[in-house]
Amino acid sequence: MLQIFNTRTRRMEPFEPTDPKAVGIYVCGVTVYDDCHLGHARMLVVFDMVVRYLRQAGYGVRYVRNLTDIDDKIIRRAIELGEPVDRLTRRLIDRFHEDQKALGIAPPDVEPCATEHIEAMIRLIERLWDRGVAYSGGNGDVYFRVDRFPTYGTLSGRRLEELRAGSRIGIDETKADPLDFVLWKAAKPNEPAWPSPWGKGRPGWHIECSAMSMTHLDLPIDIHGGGQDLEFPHHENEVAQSEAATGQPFVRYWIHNGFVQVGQDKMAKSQGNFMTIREALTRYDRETLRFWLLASHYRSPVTFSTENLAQARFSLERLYLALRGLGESGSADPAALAPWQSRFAIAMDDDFNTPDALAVLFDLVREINRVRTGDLERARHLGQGLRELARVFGFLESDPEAFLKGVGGGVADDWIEERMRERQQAREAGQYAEADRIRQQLLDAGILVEDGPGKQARWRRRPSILS
RNA sequence: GGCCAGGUGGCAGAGUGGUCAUGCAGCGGCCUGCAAAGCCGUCUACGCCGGUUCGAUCCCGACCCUGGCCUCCA
Repeated sequence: MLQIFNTRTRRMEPFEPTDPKAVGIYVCGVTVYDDCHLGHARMLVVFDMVVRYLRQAGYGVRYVRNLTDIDDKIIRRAIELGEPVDRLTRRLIDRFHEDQKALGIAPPDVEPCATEHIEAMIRLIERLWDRGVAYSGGNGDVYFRVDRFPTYGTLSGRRLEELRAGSRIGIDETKADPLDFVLWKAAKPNEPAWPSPWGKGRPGWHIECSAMSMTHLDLPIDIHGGGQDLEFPHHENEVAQSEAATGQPFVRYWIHNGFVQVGQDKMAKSQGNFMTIREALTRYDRETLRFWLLASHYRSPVTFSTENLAQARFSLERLYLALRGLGESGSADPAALAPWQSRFAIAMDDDFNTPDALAVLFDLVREINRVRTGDLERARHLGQGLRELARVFGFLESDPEAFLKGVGGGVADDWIEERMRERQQAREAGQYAEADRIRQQLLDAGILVEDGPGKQARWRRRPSILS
């Protein structure tokens, strides 16, 4: 039985979707004003894992993840670049899709854009207006009246008085309450704008997710997710708007992933300590990145450092080394795999405990290595089982030999093969000093030589990512 | 200042009221022409102070420290 830590209750709860054959999951995607960085990658990988696991566990899943393609930062960026907003966003969405693919993220079932749901947002705001929870500020903006929603603050565990006590919210003359938030922004000159009952303008940030999630999923939505930084105010406001407008519960399980940190700090655009996904992919293969991100529990912080990425790579190599030589053919023998399958499921059912599930994979590796000399068939079956279990994480999808040899980087394969032949000849002639010299020569070039049983010798690249 | 999360061995990172996490690194052994890989064994832990308990890293309380949110943010 899957247990999920629900942010709203801050407790573990058994996952009981409204309809197991149609689990709705909505995740707040990215705002396309620049290339995505590793913080976004974590959100993508974590929810990719969640969706894969739900599906593997037998649920039918409808995965919706939005794109925010209109907001202040986008407009600012467009002005900076002297590029029309729609061209900028289209370009960045394309790049985002490239990143997604490069990371091996399965695309969501629906990927709604804010600008294609303006009508739904306006209708939602109208309902709020009719219920007296929306009002017009003097400047043409429309606000949500926070004190008309009694349970405001429940999701993030805050109370209005506490929030008001904080002095960081600027006083805005046009708002009835400093905590009221924008539903509709009046257009300024030269900004993208849509007609509405309150004049030309554009939606506030929070309303778009309410409108898009309700358009594509039934209420209450089973799972709504996003980064921890969206907990407040974004998700809090989504709840307020949605429930005030519909009178129904909005979301049953809230899931928030932790941050990517650099040293002690959160990786963030504004901090300037970020690395884009595409830059990371020039330095690390995608499975290493995924391993790194999934080696910590999704709610814990994960630190970006060359050491941690190197560890991820080495750990992954151990998995691939076990798979090497087992071949691709054959399917897993369910009976043989059962003990590990079972432990794996227990770990994943415990709020997607990926580190614990990974430990099961490594225990399985030990078993494969133990039996492979005596019972190759069993090793094959277990190897196939290892691949199947790892599918939830999106790794072990490469050919082991190809993964271990690595791509490019340093010396060319032809040169290596030539050295290997020379060394082989030396070995066969009993010239071990020469063979060792060549081995060292290769090692200096970052190539590790491994003599197998008989004459077979193999090589692989030691990743230089420690440096 | 308010609210939330967390402090585990050399590093990363799970977990549990009283035998093992797991990976990398280290050490010993087996294997190997030598290595590598692998297998077997093994060392380094649970921020601090009290309390509950036969027994606490795990429960309770205080304290110290770190991070996050409270403004755009995955």
